[in-house]
Amino acid sequence: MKKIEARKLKGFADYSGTTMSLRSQIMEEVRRAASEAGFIALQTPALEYAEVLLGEGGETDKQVFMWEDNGGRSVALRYDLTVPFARFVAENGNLQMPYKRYQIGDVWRAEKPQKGRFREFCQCDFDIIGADTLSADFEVILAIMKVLTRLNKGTFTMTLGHRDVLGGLLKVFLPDVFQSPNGESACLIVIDKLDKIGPEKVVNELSLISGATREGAQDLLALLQKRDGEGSDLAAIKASLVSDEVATAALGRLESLLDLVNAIDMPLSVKLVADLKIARGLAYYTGVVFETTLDSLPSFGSVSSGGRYDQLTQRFVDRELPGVGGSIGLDRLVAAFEELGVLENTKRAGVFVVLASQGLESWAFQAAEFFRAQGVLCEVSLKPSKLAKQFALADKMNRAYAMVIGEEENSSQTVTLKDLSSGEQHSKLSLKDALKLLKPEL
RNA sequence: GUGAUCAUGGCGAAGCGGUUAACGCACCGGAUUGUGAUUCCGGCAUACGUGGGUUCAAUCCCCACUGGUCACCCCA
Repeated sequence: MKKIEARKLKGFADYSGTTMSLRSQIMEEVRRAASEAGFIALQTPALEYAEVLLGEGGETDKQVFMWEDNGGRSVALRYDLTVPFARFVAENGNLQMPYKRYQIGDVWRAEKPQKGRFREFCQCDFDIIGADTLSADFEVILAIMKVLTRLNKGTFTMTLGHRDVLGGLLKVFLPDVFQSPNGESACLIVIDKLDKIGPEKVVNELSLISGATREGAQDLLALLQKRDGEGSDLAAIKASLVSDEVATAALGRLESLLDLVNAIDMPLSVKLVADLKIARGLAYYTGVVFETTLDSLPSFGSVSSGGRYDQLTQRFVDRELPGVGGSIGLDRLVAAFEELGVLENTKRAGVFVVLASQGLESWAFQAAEFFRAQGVLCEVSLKPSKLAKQFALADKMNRAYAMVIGEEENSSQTVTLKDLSSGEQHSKLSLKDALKLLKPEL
C-alpha cells in the first residue's frame, strides 16, 4: 500500500523536548508579568474575515494567508495579535477603559522562511487600549522587560523611538518631502536602514526622494548619528525641534520613559536606549515605537517590538481609542537561544518506579499516588523488563531517584529508593520516610 | 516576492559515472536471571528528495519540481 509521506509545510514546525520546555517557560513568565500588572487574558480566533486584517495594501498585506472558505467567505489567518485585538475592542463597546489584555497565540505570515523566521509562530502580546499616557506606554515596555529579564538567558537592548519626533525632524530638514503623499514614509523606511547600509547610502537614497535635498539629508543624518552615551543625543534633537510642539512633546515622553525605567528598583537585563531612527514596525504605529535585540545575537533581528497605535480601532469604529502594545516573538526568541546554545539540560527530577516483577501494580500505584499527592513527579515503569533496563531508563529520563517495588517491598508495604546521582540506596523505607528523602523541606 | 546555495538511513557524515554505498550517534537485544556510567558482542533501518533527460551504465552529469539554508524585501 502506498504510504503517505510524513512531512510538514515549509515554515511550520513541531516543537518537543527542551525546545518545548523553554517555550512553556516563556509563556509562564508572560502570564506572570501580565497578572502582576493586571493584564487580563484574551483569546481570539485564528481565522478572521480577510477585510478585518488587511490594511491599505501595504507590504504586509501580501504576507497574509488568505483564501475563500467553503461557504464562499474571504477569510485570512491572523497576521498578528494586535489587529484582531483592535477588532475585539471595536466589537465590544462595553469594555472598561483603559483595557489591558495579554494574549499568547500563533500568527501566520506567508513569507519565505529563514532562520528565526517562520510562517507560523507564537507571539506574546501586552496591549493597553483607551489610555494615551506615559504610564500606559511604560506598563507595556516594563512587562516585556520583566519577561526577558526573568528568563535569565541573556541581555537585550531595547531601542526606543518616536514617529512624531522623527516626523518633526523631517519637517525641519526635509520639509518639501511632505508635498508628495508617500514622501514621509519613504524617508522613514530609508532612515531605518541606517545601521545596515551606512550613512552615505542613506543620504544617497534620501536624495532620490522627491523634495529632499542632499544637504538636508546630510544634516539630518549627522544629527541622528550624534550620540549621548549609548542613545541619540536628545538635547541636540530637542534644540532643532524648538518650533514644533508636537515633536517636542513626543521627545519629552521619550525622556520620561527613560527616566521611569531608570527609577525602577529592579535589575533588568534589558537596556533601554533612545534611538530616533527607529521608525519601522507595522504601518499602524503612530507614536512611541521600539525594537528589542539580543545583545549576543543582534543579527537575529528583533525578538520583541511594539509601539503606540492611536488610530487602529478607527478602522472599525469612530470612537477614539488610543492603544499601545508590544509583542514578544516567542519562537524567534527560542530559535535565538537555541543558536546560542543556552538551552538548559533537563535537570534530574522526580522518581522512576521500577517494577521487579509482574503483579505489583497495585502497591506501585498506591505508592506513586502517595508521592504524587505531595507534588513529587512520579512515573511508573510501563514496560516490565529486566531491572537493569528499567534503571537505565530511569537514568535516561533524568529522574533523580529510582524506586524499586519488588516482592519484598510489596509484602512489607515499603519502597526501596536509590539516588541516581550518588548511587546511594535506602532499602525498604516506609512511604513517610521515603517522602522525607524526596522532599526534605516538608 | 527576487537572487544565491545545498539535498545520502531518525540524526551527523564519507563516497562519486560501474562499490555488497563506509563510519559515528541514536535505537533494539545480549554479556548466567533485584540495579543505571563505561566496556564488549550482536541487530537495526533494503539510506542516495521527486520527476524527467544524457550515457552501455547515474547517488555522482543536465533540466524541472519540492524542501533546507543564506542575502534582499519585510518583519517577531
